[in-house]
Amino acid sequence: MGGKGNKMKKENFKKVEKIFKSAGYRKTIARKMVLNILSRTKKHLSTQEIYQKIYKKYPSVGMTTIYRTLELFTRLGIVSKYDFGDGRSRYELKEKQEEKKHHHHLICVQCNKVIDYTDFMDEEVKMIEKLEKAFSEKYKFEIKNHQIFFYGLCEKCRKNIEKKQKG
Amino acid sequence: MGGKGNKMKKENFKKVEKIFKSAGYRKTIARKMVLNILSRTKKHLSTQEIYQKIYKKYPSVGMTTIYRTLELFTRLGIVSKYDFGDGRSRYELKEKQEEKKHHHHLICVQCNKVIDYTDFMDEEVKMIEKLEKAFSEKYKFEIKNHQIFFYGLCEKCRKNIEKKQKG
DNA sequence: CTAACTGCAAATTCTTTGCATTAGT
DNA sequence: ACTAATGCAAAGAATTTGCAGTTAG
Repeated sequence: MGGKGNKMKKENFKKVEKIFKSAGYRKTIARKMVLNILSRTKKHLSTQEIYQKIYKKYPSVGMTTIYRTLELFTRLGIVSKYDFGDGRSRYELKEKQEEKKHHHHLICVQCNKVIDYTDFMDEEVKMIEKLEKAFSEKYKFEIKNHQIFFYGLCEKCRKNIEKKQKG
Repeated sequence: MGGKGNKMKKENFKKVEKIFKSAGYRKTIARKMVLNILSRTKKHLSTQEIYQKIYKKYPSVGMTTIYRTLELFTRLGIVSKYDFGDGRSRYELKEKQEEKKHHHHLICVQCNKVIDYTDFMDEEVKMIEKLEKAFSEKYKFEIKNHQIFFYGLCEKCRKNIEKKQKG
């Protein structure tokens, strides 16, 4: 309850409430919980992970509801859906994604660990902006968002492999 | 049979044969077909798509074999496995990926169309190289490969949406 | 009240696995 | 011949759907 200093902004909670009210969506426990959980983490959570966190407090909430809630939130633009290639979707509050602005990941091809990289260099930002402009002109493509994935070996896995090769 | 000018290089076919021989893998119809199909396309093919193409010539080759072949090729570093978030894996010859060097995609969030972008700017290459170096130092992460995904709306979908909003 | 929401179980879709049979080398 | 490779059917895992019961507004 203490807050890690990265909860969702109040104004954004209000925005969500507004969307809900105007479209006739109801504020339910499951939806509030999903919102809260996503708002308290920096990670990209899978449906399972969200389910398990909710289960601790409200064991009656089912997997299906989580799926449906996340689908709704994605459709309403409240969360972003990701696929890191490990067979399950992951979700993050769009607000956080936008705060980061640049959304980059280091993905270990061995253990699937994802390092979320949020620092960025000025140069890089400018570069990306330039690219986006060039793309939208060349391909008539309206860019909303981007992600950069770096695939490789994390320290642990690299060392493991080195060990094996020597042994 | 005329060739679209982008078949796999002969030297690389030989490389594959070498890998096969030295490790005791057998050269089978399914494997040859998968290699050929991937070598003749610029696209990232799904297991289904590859299966269907093979089916025309060799209807006896089953889905399972395609999966196993692609798994083997991925393990041997002959193909790269992708996940664009549409629920199925896609594959591309690593050779092609490396030729492109920078592997970028424009993905339409509406219709899932993927535009594969191969041109690139010098500046961008330098930027990415710089980033990779910074990452590997900061996160002790050995980077093998990267992808940039731009998410947005393709021309068609953008126009559709505009139409709907007016109507 | 009453329509939105939910849980459950069944259905779908992609992918993997066990096992008897087939086929490269 | 020897064993890798395959096809089939069944198993698994993530996600979706149909439907009757529940609940927020």
